[in-house]
Amino acid sequence: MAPNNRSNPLALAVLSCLYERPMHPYEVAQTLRHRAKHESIKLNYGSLYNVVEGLEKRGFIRVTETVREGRRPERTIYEVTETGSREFIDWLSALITTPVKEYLQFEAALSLLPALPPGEAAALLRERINELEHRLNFSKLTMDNMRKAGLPRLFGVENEYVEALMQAELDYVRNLVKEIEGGTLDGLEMWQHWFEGDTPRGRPA
Amino acid sequence: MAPNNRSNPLALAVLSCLYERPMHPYEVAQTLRHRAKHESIKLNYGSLYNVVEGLEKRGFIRVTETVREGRRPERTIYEVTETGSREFIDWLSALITTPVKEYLQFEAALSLLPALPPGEAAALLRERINELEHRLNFSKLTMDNMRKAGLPRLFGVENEYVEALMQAELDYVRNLVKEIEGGTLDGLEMWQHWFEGDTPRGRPA
DNA sequence: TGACAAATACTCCAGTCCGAGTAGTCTATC
DNA sequence: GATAGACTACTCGGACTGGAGTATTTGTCA
Repeated sequence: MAPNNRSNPLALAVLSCLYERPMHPYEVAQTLRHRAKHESIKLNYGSLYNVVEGLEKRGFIRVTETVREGRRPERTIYEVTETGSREFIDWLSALITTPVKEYLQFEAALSLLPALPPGEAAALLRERINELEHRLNFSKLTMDNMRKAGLPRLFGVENEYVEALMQAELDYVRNLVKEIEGGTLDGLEMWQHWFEGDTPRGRPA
Repeated sequence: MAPNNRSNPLALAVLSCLYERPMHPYEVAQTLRHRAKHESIKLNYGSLYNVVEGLEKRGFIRVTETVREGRRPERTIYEVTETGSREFIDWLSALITTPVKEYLQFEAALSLLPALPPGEAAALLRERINELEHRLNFSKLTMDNMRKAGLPRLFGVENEYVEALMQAELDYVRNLVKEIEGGTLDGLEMWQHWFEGDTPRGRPA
């Protein structure tokens, strides 16, 4: 019923809020939203209360008080414990020092790309290029606005990082399309042959 | 009990195998492993049989026969249906054309970076740089070996993509460290002040 | 030839995640 | 003063994941 390990980064975000001051879970969610952290860390209520329960069970946070105003639902206020503070710093440090393998959807798609005929694959990749260009532009505009609103770059490093990855993806896909359409991709002939003469199935790997 | 949507890419991989020829689930797993697809698509048995059940329930695959050799467990052989084939192509196409937002662990970590003192953050980032360099080198060596073994580049596009992302991350982190240590990162002074005079907590955002 | 690891082909289920739902309150508007 | 809409603060159940466990067979090495 509650996460026992470091699998869900939402728990890290919760710790980071309580590390500043005691809060009730809903306030944690508001805080994360206001700081736009929910764009870097998946946040939904089911997981939130789950994660809080797990942190309490492991002794990283504890209840300070439960207050009720009028006939609203109770608010349970939590604070971080000593071991919780250490866990927060240790976990965060580990995430920074050690890259973890992420299973990206596009990576999966690329690994199955040969199932489509080369021409079609190239066409679909072109669509992605378009999408990526739009999103990159939008992201850059958003960052500009944040800067103009006085938010220092320090608070946007996660977005800069994501932008860097998007740019790299864009470059890679552009080049891949060029290689498919230009005929310079090693293996392309074999790929084309599978789809000649109505034999779209049963190819080997 | 069974996935009903396109959330788990393992289902896509299963479809891709059955699209070639009928198999039993365990053989699907073997096939994916032999083709090293399990490095791009998370594969474990619990999910596999779950996903197969879900695909069957939704009419994308159907049982052709169940055979038993000796007193080994039964093997249930599946084939893809007509709608299953369409689902495979549609899903794969959608993954290629439309980027999906992925919640990366390092993205989460970066968004919480200001919780650490700047000097320490830089030191941790340096460690990451080291790790990334090693992994990139290792990946490149592996790719070279595959090339030498006669596998055309076409079957390594997913790895090329991941390498491109790793390289971009490496470049970004290198630059970030330089900006922290060189003092050119906007917001750095504020960041430093939080950690002067024993006030590691209670900063605003 | 006997023993022991590895492979075969799953099964099971505890833990985890998710998003719709709920029930009350506050604000604005006509 | 009635209705609508947004916000507060959570709950719940069902879907999904992951990894250990099971029972048989095959390889292999002394």
